[in-house]
Amino acid sequence: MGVTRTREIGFTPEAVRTAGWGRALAHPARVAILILLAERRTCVCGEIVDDLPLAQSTVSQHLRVLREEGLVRGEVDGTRSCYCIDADRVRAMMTDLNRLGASLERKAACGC
Amino acid sequence: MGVTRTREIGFTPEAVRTAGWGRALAHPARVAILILLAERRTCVCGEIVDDLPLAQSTVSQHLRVLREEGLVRGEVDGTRSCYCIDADRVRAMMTDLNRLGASLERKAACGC
DNA sequence: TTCATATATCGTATATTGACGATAAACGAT
DNA sequence: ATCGTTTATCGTCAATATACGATATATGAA
Repeated sequence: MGVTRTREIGFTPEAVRTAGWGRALAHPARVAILILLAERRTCVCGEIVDDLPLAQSTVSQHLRVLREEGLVRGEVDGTRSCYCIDADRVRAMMTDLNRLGASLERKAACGC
Repeated sequence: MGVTRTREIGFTPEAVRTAGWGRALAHPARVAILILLAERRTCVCGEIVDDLPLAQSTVSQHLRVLREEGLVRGEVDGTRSCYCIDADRVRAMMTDLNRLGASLERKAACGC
């Protein structure tokens, strides 16, 4: 974004990792996709497109972000693609986020 | 973003709200700021700038995003600004995120 | 009042994101 | 082999995000 790529340098690995989870969740479409994948239990593929107010290529882009951040795995199944939530990564995400939340809540007392 | 502003239309309020939390956490600098504010207990002001590899104006921008998403409150205190973590909003965030995580983990079984 | 300090905002440049249509690639069916 | 279907990727455009320096504003100190 800016002149130099400071986005990942000078920060702790925890902050960078947490920011990755944040990035994954930072768009309503991606949250909706995760919920949809979870609710259908089975790996819906193009059905996601039908449920979202977005073009197929846009949904594919959002799926790619979710894949990059590890929350979702995709497998080819014939002409279709089968997307699943990666439960391990979801747990890892919740561990990181809860750790952050806990330390923020614990010490949030403010004197001003 | 695209031609039309579909970012917040056609999605559930929960998805939009969760995406807001995601946006707040989507940059390592903002995560670092939150941790810093929590660890110092007191409201550090420009000290944040000294602890981050970013210019003062950039830190100010990140603080604004955190304010917009409600995680942080700022008060003027003389020439300084006093930023505090809003514990209530942090709790609200964690409630939303944990609700999401729970439903994802609970139903993450995948047949493919 | 004048000066120094602290911070928010402005202006600007660049990178990334998000959106779409079009196309490519892979597969199943005919 | 050809056609239709599904999905990923490409090309492109607009909007947003990120970064910085410069500047405006407000306050406290001298």
